[in-house]
Amino acid sequence: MNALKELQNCFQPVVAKYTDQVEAMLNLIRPANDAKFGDFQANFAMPLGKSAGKSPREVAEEIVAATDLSELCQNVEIAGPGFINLTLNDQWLKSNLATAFSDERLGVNKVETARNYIVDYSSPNVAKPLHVGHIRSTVIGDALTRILNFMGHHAKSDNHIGDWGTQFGMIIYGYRNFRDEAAFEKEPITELSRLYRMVRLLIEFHKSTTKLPELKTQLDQLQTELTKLKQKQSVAEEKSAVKKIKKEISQTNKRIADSQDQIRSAEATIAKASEDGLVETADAHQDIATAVLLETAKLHAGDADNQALWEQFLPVCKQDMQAIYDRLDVTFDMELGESYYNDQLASVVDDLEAKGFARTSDGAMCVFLENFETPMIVRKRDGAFLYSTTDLATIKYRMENFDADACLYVVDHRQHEHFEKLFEVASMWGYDQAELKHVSFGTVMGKDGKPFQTRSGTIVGLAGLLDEAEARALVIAKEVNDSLDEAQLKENARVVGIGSLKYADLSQNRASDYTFDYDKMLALKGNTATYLQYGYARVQGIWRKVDVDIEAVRSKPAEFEFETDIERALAVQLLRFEEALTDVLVDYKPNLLCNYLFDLCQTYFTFFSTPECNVKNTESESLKFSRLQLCDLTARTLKTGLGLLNISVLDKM
RNA sequence: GCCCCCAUAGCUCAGCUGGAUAGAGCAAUUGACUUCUAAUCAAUAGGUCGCAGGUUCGAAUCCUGCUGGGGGUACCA
Repeated sequence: MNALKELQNCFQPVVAKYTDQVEAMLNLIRPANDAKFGDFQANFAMPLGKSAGKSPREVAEEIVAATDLSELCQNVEIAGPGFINLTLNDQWLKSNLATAFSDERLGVNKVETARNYIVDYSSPNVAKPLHVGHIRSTVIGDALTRILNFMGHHAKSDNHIGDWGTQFGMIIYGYRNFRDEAAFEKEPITELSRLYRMVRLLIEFHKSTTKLPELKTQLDQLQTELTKLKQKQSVAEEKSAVKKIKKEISQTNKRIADSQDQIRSAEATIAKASEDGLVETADAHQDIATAVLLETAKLHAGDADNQALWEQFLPVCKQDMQAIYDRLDVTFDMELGESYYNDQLASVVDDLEAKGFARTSDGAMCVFLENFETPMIVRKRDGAFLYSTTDLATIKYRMENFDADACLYVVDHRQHEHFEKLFEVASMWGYDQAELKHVSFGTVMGKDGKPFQTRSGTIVGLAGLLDEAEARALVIAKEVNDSLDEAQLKENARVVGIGSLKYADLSQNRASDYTFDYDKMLALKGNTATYLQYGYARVQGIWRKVDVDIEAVRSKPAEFEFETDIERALAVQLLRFEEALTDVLVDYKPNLLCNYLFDLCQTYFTFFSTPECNVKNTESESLKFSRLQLCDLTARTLKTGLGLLNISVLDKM
């Protein structure tokens, strides 16, 4: 059910008489931005008036007169400069509500033309610990896949994991040199991640010790430069010169701050190494960075020993990741990591070269693109392949094996340029039929306004975050509820905690950068998953109190009555579910579904807390029945909507 | 240097394919639990939509310039 679509259909033939840009005009029918204007407003009379050389009000009147809206609308008004305000017919609302009520899909139609989608999300590097940034990709990709499938598309999720990179060189090196056999036997995950962190720290330590003097000299130079600039500023007279110097000073100040940051971070690394008692180890492993690269290269070249270790370690590392996915209840249709494409990379490069797209430059195999300064490198000077090579192989694989109409890459927006290049090369290469889309999302920032990942020091681990979410929810669950036993409280806390975490990511426009705030992410009031879950639970409370069998109500033919405006408002909102889902897929923005559900729930709570609408106290049997149906349809819409976001509901909270 | 993104209430953010008086949540203030669950509701207060121009009947939204912040920029992913 989609009232908007039906309105568009009604207006279509009439509007077509005025313009050939019918589509654009019909898009000017929108939900009314104020309830006093009705349910929808059509804004096309103003532009049409202009092109027809008539007054917009005149055009509006002509169009309204020529359009048969009698079934759909009970009130059509022309207001202001030529807005057409539309109020849906109550009978029409009631009959569509009845259809939605008796439908498992709540009246949501499937799309007319289904497409094959591959949704590429999460994509962590195994062995590196997951961090908060990974939740964002995971949760958005998961929701989009669910929504696509619900709307009738064929979407498959693929976790393109980084299982072939330098981190394995690190682990292999660590395993060979520093392993604690007993610890590995007992808890391989913990030991491998210790080895990873240790090798990484050692490499960083060496880098820091060599770079630190350079950095300090650089800082000195910058400070001298700053002093000079300040002197220049004090004697400068001409306006433009003063402005220029001012700008230079601000840039120098920025560079100084950058430089100081780097020094601090280098010093922190050195301090951490000595704290961990690793300074002597570092001395004994001077060439660890090159050694790690060597181990990686050997692995890629098919060295039997390293291959065997990789095969031994990979499942262990994946298990660590899997634990997080299990808690988030996220699954993938495919998990084809980088290693899966390893043996196809050489042929990708050969093919690009043979077709004349790629050529050698500076020793590396490159594809030069018209709109980009730098080429896309598909093979390094040392012969190794890159991320881009794997991505190209992946596109080829997906097109050939899944007949994909669209691939969505749910990845951090800092990789924007990489994807622009990738898509262009893919199109050049012959894969130009499918929509390749970078569903980018903003960086996770720390409270200091700097990107979260680059911050040295404490990175909030994902497991810890999930624990904290559940712990906070448990505290509140215990305060609020005394009728549930310990096990139920814990289960509630789990559902509420994980839900709030997911919703925090989903409810925000994905394009915006994201300031990580523990309290905000784990908030349990306001526009949160908890609010929606609570709305659902309160409907269930009604069923327990009114002593009416839910199945009996559901099996009777639905009949609705609108005794108050608020019931009608709730009805209109309920019938907008399909619109919301359609909107999500226009630009793959799950926050639009969150907005919808929040609005719906708010409308429901208003209904719920209006004494005249109290279901239990409703005397008229038919009105009570109607209200019970409204409650049930609200609950089912919330449950379905949250389900599409992969957030569960609870009967009691 | 070049390219991309962002700037909206004290805070965190919606709204951006141009539409009527710019919205939520948090925080603040007030009121509502003998009531279908107060993880809620009702209300008050809070704004030069970074600045300056332009296009338009109409601009937070589109264009130009400026300021401020972030990101990317040849062999990391």
